[in-house]
Amino acid sequence: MAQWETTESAVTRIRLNQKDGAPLYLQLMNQLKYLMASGRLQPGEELPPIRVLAERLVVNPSTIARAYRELEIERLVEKRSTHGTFVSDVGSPLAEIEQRRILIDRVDALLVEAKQFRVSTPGVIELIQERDAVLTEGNLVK
Amino acid sequence: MAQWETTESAVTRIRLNQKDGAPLYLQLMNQLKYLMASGRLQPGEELPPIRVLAERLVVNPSTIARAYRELEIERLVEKRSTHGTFVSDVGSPLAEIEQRRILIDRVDALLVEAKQFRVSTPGVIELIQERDAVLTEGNLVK
DNA sequence: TTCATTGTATGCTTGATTCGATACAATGGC
DNA sequence: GCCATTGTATCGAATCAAGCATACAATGAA
Repeated sequence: MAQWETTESAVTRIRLNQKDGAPLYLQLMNQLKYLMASGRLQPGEELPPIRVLAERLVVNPSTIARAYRELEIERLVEKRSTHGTFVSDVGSPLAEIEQRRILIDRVDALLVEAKQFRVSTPGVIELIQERDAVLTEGNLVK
Repeated sequence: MAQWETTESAVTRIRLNQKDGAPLYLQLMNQLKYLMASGRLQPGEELPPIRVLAERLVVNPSTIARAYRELEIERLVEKRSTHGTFVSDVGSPLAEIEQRRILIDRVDALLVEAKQFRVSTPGVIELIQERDAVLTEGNLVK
Protein backbone atom coordinates (compact mmCIF):
# COMPACT_ATOMS: atom_id res chain seq x y z
CA MET A 1 0.00 0.00 0.00
CA ALA A 2 1.43 3.26 -1.04
CA GLN A 3 2.24 5.88 1.49
CA TRP A 4 0.10 8.44 -0.24
CA GLU A 5 -3.11 6.58 0.17
CA THR A 6 -2.91 6.74 3.94
CA THR A 7 -0.85 9.65 5.19
CA GLU A 8 -2.36 13.00 5.90
CA SER A 9 -0.49 15.77 4.21
CA ALA A 10 -0.82 19.45 3.47
CA VAL A 11 -1.34 18.57 -0.17
CA THR A 12 -4.79 17.26 0.64
CA ARG A 13 -5.78 20.91 0.70
CA ILE A 14 -5.11 21.33 -2.97
CA ARG A 15 -8.08 21.88 -5.22
CA LEU A 16 -7.96 22.52 -8.92
CA ASN A 17 -10.71 24.42 -10.62
CA GLN A 18 -11.21 23.25 -14.19
CA LYS A 19 -13.17 26.26 -15.36
CA ASP A 20 -11.21 28.97 -13.67
CA GLY A 21 -9.38 30.26 -16.69
CA ALA A 22 -6.08 29.71 -14.97
CA PRO A 23 -4.11 26.75 -16.33
CA LEU A 24 -4.24 23.70 -14.12
CA TYR A 25 -0.49 23.35 -13.82
CA LEU A 26 -0.23 26.98 -12.72
CA GLN A 27 -2.97 26.60 -10.15
CA LEU A 28 -1.10 23.63 -8.77
CA MET A 29 2.22 25.47 -8.73
CA ASN A 30 0.72 28.40 -6.90
CA GLN A 31 -1.00 26.29 -4.30
CA LEU A 32 2.19 24.37 -3.66
CA LYS A 33 4.03 27.66 -3.32
CA TYR A 34 1.47 28.82 -0.81
CA LEU A 35 1.92 25.67 1.20
CA MET A 36 5.69 26.05 1.13
CA ALA A 37 5.65 29.74 1.93
CA SER A 38 3.35 29.17 4.87
CA GLY A 39 5.42 26.29 6.20
CA ARG A 40 2.73 23.68 5.81
CA LEU A 41 5.03 21.96 3.39
CA GLN A 42 8.40 21.69 5.06
CA PRO A 43 11.79 21.42 3.38
CA GLY A 44 12.63 17.82 2.75
CA GLU A 45 9.03 16.77 2.72
CA GLU A 46 7.99 14.53 -0.13
CA LEU A 47 5.34 15.47 -2.62
CA PRO A 48 2.99 12.80 -3.88
CA PRO A 49 4.15 10.88 -6.93
CA ILE A 50 2.92 12.35 -10.16
CA ARG A 51 0.45 9.59 -10.88
CA VAL A 52 -1.01 9.59 -7.39
CA LEU A 53 -1.62 13.30 -7.36
CA ALA A 54 -2.98 13.13 -10.90
CA GLU A 55 -5.55 10.60 -9.81
CA ARG A 56 -6.50 12.57 -6.72
CA LEU A 57 -6.95 15.78 -8.67
CA VAL A 58 -8.46 14.01 -11.67
CA VAL A 59 -6.10 15.43 -14.23
CA ASN A 60 -3.58 13.97 -16.58
CA PRO A 61 -0.24 12.96 -15.05
CA SER A 62 1.49 15.16 -17.61
CA THR A 63 -0.13 18.13 -15.98
CA ILE A 64 1.31 17.30 -12.58
CA ALA A 65 4.63 16.54 -14.21
CA ARG A 66 4.69 19.96 -15.75
CA ALA A 67 4.03 21.69 -12.45
CA TYR A 68 6.75 19.65 -10.77
CA ARG A 69 9.15 20.39 -13.59
CA GLU A 70 8.56 24.13 -13.42
CA LEU A 71 8.92 24.11 -9.67
CA GLU A 72 12.19 22.27 -10.08
CA ILE A 73 13.39 24.92 -12.50
CA GLU A 74 12.58 27.49 -9.84
CA ARG A 75 14.52 25.34 -7.40
CA LEU A 76 11.56 25.03 -5.09
CA VAL A 77 11.57 21.25 -5.30
CA GLU A 78 14.19 18.63 -6.02
CA LYS A 79 13.73 15.37 -7.80
CA ARG A 80 15.70 12.45 -6.44
CA SER A 81 16.09 9.81 -9.10
CA THR A 82 13.38 7.26 -8.57
CA HIS A 83 12.64 8.30 -5.02
CA GLY A 84 10.27 11.12 -5.71
CA THR A 85 9.95 14.85 -5.55
CA PHE A 86 10.88 16.75 -2.41
CA VAL A 87 10.56 20.28 -1.14
CA SER A 88 13.95 21.96 -1.43
CA ASP A 89 16.04 22.62 1.62
CA VAL A 90 17.45 25.81 0.29
CA GLY A 91 15.21 28.80 0.32
CA SER A 92 14.23 30.06 -3.07
CA PRO A 93 17.50 30.36 -4.87
CA LEU A 94 16.34 32.25 -7.88
CA ALA A 95 19.03 34.77 -8.55
CA GLU A 96 18.56 37.79 -6.33
CA ILE A 97 18.49 39.96 -9.39
CA GLU A 98 15.75 37.92 -10.92
CA GLN A 99 13.72 37.95 -7.73
CA ARG A 100 14.02 41.67 -7.54
CA ARG A 101 12.96 42.12 -11.12
CA ILE A 102 9.84 40.10 -10.50
CA LEU A 103 8.98 42.06 -7.39
CA ILE A 104 9.57 45.36 -9.15
CA ASP A 105 7.22 44.32 -11.92
CA ARG A 106 4.52 43.51 -9.42
CA VAL A 107 5.05 46.68 -7.46
CA ASP A 108 4.93 48.83 -10.57
CA ALA A 109 1.71 47.22 -11.73
CA LEU A 110 0.25 47.76 -8.30
CA LEU A 111 1.24 51.40 -8.15
CA VAL A 112 -0.08 52.18 -11.60
CA GLU A 113 -3.38 50.55 -10.80
CA ALA A 114 -3.59 52.37 -7.50
CA LYS A 115 -2.84 55.70 -9.07
CA GLN A 116 -5.55 55.05 -11.60
CA PHE A 117 -7.92 54.39 -8.73
CA ARG A 118 -6.79 57.52 -6.93
CA VAL A 119 -5.32 55.51 -4.12
CA SER A 120 -2.24 57.21 -2.73
CA THR A 121 0.96 55.41 -1.98
CA PRO A 122 0.32 55.59 1.76
CA GLY A 123 -3.06 54.09 1.00
CA VAL A 124 -1.35 51.23 -0.81
CA ILE A 125 0.96 50.67 2.11
CA GLU A 126 -1.98 50.54 4.44
CA LEU A 127 -3.66 47.98 2.24
CA ILE A 128 -0.50 45.92 2.23
CA GLN A 129 -0.42 45.82 5.98
CA GLU A 130 -4.05 44.77 6.07
CA ARG A 131 -3.56 41.98 3.59
CA ASP A 132 -0.37 40.84 5.24
CA ALA A 133 -2.32 40.42 8.44
CA VAL A 134 -4.99 38.42 6.66
CA LEU A 135 -2.59 36.23 4.72
CA THR A 136 -0.40 35.36 7.65
CA GLU A 137 -3.38 34.43 9.77
CA GLY A 138 -3.38 31.07 8.09
CA ASN A 139 -5.89 31.71 5.37
CA LEU A 140 -4.86 29.99 2.24
CA VAL A 141 -7.19 31.77 -0.04
CA LYS A 142 -8.71 35.19 -0.22
CA MET B 1 -5.55 69.28 -42.74
CA ALA B 2 -6.35 67.07 -39.85
CA GLN B 3 -5.84 68.28 -36.34
CA TRP B 4 -3.69 65.32 -35.49
CA GLU B 5 -1.00 66.06 -38.01
CA THR B 6 -0.16 69.37 -36.43
CA THR B 7 -1.01 69.52 -32.76
CA GLU B 8 1.41 68.49 -30.13
CA SER B 9 -0.12 66.05 -27.73
CA ALA B 10 0.86 63.79 -24.90
CA VAL B 11 0.14 60.85 -27.14
CA THR B 12 3.27 61.58 -29.13
CA ARG B 13 5.08 59.96 -26.23
CA ILE B 14 3.55 56.61 -26.95
CA ARG B 15 5.86 53.91 -28.24
CA LEU B 16 4.90 50.35 -28.95
CA ASN B 17 7.46 47.63 -28.80
CA GLN B 18 6.71 44.85 -31.26
CA LYS B 19 8.97 42.25 -29.69
CA ASP B 20 8.20 42.93 -26.08
CA GLY B 21 6.00 39.95 -25.48
CA ALA B 22 3.21 42.17 -24.25
CA PRO B 23 0.31 42.51 -26.69
CA LEU B 24 0.30 45.76 -28.59
CA TYR B 25 -3.21 46.72 -27.55
CA LEU B 26 -2.28 46.21 -23.90
CA GLN B 27 0.87 48.27 -24.21
CA LEU B 28 -1.20 51.03 -25.69
CA MET B 29 -3.84 50.80 -22.99
CA ASN B 30 -1.26 50.98 -20.26
CA GLN B 31 0.55 53.93 -21.74
CA LEU B 32 -2.70 55.79 -22.15
CA LYS B 33 -3.56 54.99 -18.56
CA TYR B 34 -0.20 56.35 -17.47
CA LEU B 35 -0.82 59.55 -19.38
CA MET B 36 -4.26 59.91 -17.84
CA ALA B 37 -3.14 59.08 -14.34
CA SER B 38 -0.31 61.56 -14.55
CA GLY B 39 -2.52 64.29 -15.93
CA ARG B 40 -0.74 64.60 -19.23
CA LEU B 41 -3.98 63.55 -20.84
CA GLN B 42 -6.73 65.68 -19.37
CA PRO B 43 -10.42 64.81 -19.08
CA GLY B 44 -12.25 65.87 -22.19
CA GLU B 45 -9.15 65.74 -24.31
CA GLU B 46 -9.51 63.97 -27.62
CA LEU B 47 -7.51 60.93 -28.53
CA PRO B 48 -6.28 60.57 -32.09
CA PRO B 49 -8.66 58.82 -34.47
CA ILE B 50 -8.02 55.13 -34.75
CA ARG B 51 -6.56 55.29 -38.22
CA VAL B 52 -4.27 58.19 -37.44
CA LEU B 53 -2.80 56.56 -34.40
CA ALA B 54 -2.52 53.28 -36.25
CA GLU B 55 -0.44 54.93 -38.92
CA ARG B 56 1.73 56.73 -36.41
CA LEU B 57 2.42 53.56 -34.44
CA VAL B 58 2.59 51.39 -37.55
CA VAL B 59 0.04 48.85 -36.46
CA ASN B 60 -3.31 47.75 -37.75
CA PRO B 61 -6.24 50.06 -37.00
CA SER B 62 -8.03 47.11 -35.41
CA THR B 63 -5.37 47.02 -32.76
CA ILE B 64 -5.99 50.64 -31.81
CA ALA B 65 -9.71 50.01 -31.96
CA ARG B 66 -9.36 47.22 -29.49
CA ALA B 67 -7.44 49.33 -27.02
CA TYR B 68 -10.02 52.10 -27.31
CA ARG B 69 -12.84 49.64 -26.88
CA GLU B 70 -11.34 48.14 -23.74
CA LEU B 71 -10.68 51.56 -22.30
CA GLU B 72 -14.27 52.46 -22.98
CA ILE B 73 -15.42 49.37 -21.13
CA GLU B 74 -13.32 50.54 -18.20
CA ARG B 75 -14.99 53.93 -18.57
CA LEU B 76 -11.68 55.68 -19.01
CA VAL B 77 -12.63 57.07 -22.39
CA GLU B 78 -15.90 57.92 -24.09
CA LYS B 79 -16.72 57.62 -27.72
CA ARG B 80 -18.89 60.35 -29.17
CA SER B 81 -20.59 59.14 -32.31
CA THR B 82 -18.54 60.28 -35.24
CA HIS B 83 -16.65 62.90 -33.29
CA GLY B 84 -13.97 60.76 -31.85
CA THR B 85 -12.74 59.28 -28.62
CA PHE B 86 -12.29 61.43 -25.53
CA VAL B 87 -10.80 61.05 -22.08
CA SER B 88 -13.62 60.63 -19.60
CA ASP B 89 -14.55 63.45 -17.30
CA VAL B 90 -15.35 61.24 -14.39
CA GLY B 91 -12.40 59.86 -12.56
CA SER B 92 -12.18 56.14 -12.87
CA PRO B 93 -15.70 55.08 -12.23
CA LEU B 94 -15.15 51.42 -11.80
CA ALA B 95 -17.17 50.50 -8.77
CA GLU B 96 -15.19 51.10 -5.61
CA ILE B 97 -15.72 47.51 -4.67
CA GLU B 98 -14.33 46.34 -7.96
CA GLN B 99 -11.35 48.63 -7.67
CA ARG B 100 -10.61 47.31 -4.25
CA ARG B 101 -10.87 43.73 -5.40
CA ILE B 102 -8.35 44.37 -8.13
CA LEU B 103 -5.95 46.03 -5.76
CA ILE B 104 -6.32 43.24 -3.23
CA ASP B 105 -5.51 40.70 -5.90
CA ARG B 106 -2.35 42.55 -6.81
CA VAL B 107 -1.32 43.03 -3.23
CA ASP B 108 -1.86 39.38 -2.41
CA ALA B 109 0.17 38.25 -5.39
CA LEU B 110 2.91 40.62 -4.38
CA LEU B 111 2.97 39.45 -0.78
CA VAL B 112 3.03 35.79 -1.71
CA GLU B 113 5.87 36.35 -4.11
CA ALA B 114 7.75 38.39 -1.56
CA LYS B 115 7.29 35.78 1.13
CA GLN B 116 8.57 33.18 -1.26
CA PHE B 117 11.63 35.33 -1.80
CA ARG B 118 12.08 35.86 1.91
CA VAL B 119 11.38 39.53 1.60
CA SER B 120 9.60 40.81 4.68
CA THR B 121 6.59 43.05 4.57
CA PRO B 122 8.64 46.06 5.65
CA GLY B 123 10.97 45.16 2.81
CA VAL B 124 8.06 45.24 0.42
CA ILE B 125 6.96 48.61 1.73
CA GLU B 126 10.44 49.95 1.26
CA LEU B 127 10.46 48.72 -2.31
CA ILE B 128 7.12 50.39 -2.91
CA GLN B 129 8.45 53.69 -1.75
CA GLU B 130 11.46 53.33 -4.01
CA ARG B 131 9.38 52.50 -7.05
CA ASP B 132 6.89 55.22 -6.28
CA ALA B 133 9.72 57.70 -6.36
CA VAL B 134 10.93 56.36 -9.68
CA LEU B 135 7.50 56.22 -11.29
CA THR B 136 6.44 59.68 -10.24
CA GLU B 137 9.63 61.21 -11.52
CA GLY B 138 8.07 61.32 -14.93
CA ASN B 139 9.44 58.11 -16.31
CA LEU B 140 6.92 56.42 -18.49
CA VAL B 141 8.58 53.08 -18.59
CA LYS B 142 10.70 51.05 -16.25
C1' DT C 1 -28.48 65.34 -49.58
C1' DT C 2 -23.69 64.18 -49.84
C1' DC C 3 -19.68 62.45 -48.27
C1' DA C 4 -15.60 62.78 -45.35
C1' DT C 5 -14.71 61.11 -41.04
C1' DT C 6 -15.61 58.59 -37.14
C1' DG C 7 -15.95 54.00 -34.93
C1' DT C 8 -17.86 48.82 -35.73
C1' DA C 9 -18.19 44.02 -37.12
C1' DT C 10 -16.60 39.88 -38.94
C1' DG C 11 -13.73 36.46 -40.35
C1' DC C 12 -8.96 34.71 -41.27
C1' DT C 13 -4.12 33.45 -40.25
C1' DT C 14 -0.59 32.55 -37.39
C1' DG C 15 1.50 31.14 -33.42
C1' DA C 16 1.51 29.75 -28.75
C1' DT C 17 -0.47 27.21 -24.91
C1' DT C 18 -2.68 23.67 -22.55
C1' DC C 19 -3.71 19.22 -21.71
C1' DG C 20 -3.77 14.59 -22.70
C1' DA C 21 -2.13 9.84 -24.47
C1' DT C 22 1.31 6.84 -24.57
C1' DA C 23 5.69 4.92 -24.66
C1' DC C 24 10.28 5.32 -22.55
C1' DA C 25 14.28 5.47 -19.10
C1' DA C 26 16.43 5.05 -14.73
C1' DT C 27 17.15 3.44 -10.18
C1' DG C 28 17.30 0.89 -6.05
C1' DG C 29 15.10 -2.62 -2.88
C1' DC C 30 14.44 -7.25 -2.97
C1' DG D 1 19.22 -9.41 -12.10
C1' DC D 2 14.26 -8.29 -11.68
C1' DC D 3 10.72 -5.22 -11.58
C1' DA D 4 7.90 -1.89 -9.11
C1' DT D 5 8.07 2.77 -8.87
C1' DT D 6 9.74 7.06 -9.99
C1' DG D 7 10.12 10.80 -13.40
C1' DT D 8 10.85 11.81 -18.79
C1' DA D 9 10.02 12.50 -23.68
C1' DT D 10 7.37 13.15 -27.52
C1' DC D 11 3.58 13.77 -30.18
C1' DG D 12 -1.23 15.35 -31.16
C1' DA D 13 -5.71 17.67 -30.66
C1' DA D 14 -8.10 21.46 -29.08
C1' DT D 15 -8.31 25.90 -27.79
C1' DC D 16 -7.14 30.57 -27.48
C1' DA D 17 -5.02 35.09 -28.38
C1' DA D 18 -3.20 38.64 -31.27
C1' DG D 19 -3.08 40.99 -35.15
C1' DC D 20 -4.63 42.02 -39.66
C1' DA D 21 -7.71 42.87 -43.81
C1' DT D 22 -11.70 44.46 -45.28
C1' DA D 23 -16.29 45.70 -45.55
C1' DC D 24 -19.85 48.16 -42.92
C1' DA D 25 -22.67 51.81 -40.26
C1' DA D 26 -23.51 56.24 -38.39
C1' DT D 27 -23.30 61.07 -38.06
C1' DG D 28 -22.97 65.82 -38.92
C1' DA D 29 -20.86 69.74 -41.59
C1' DA D 30 -21.19 71.63 -45.95
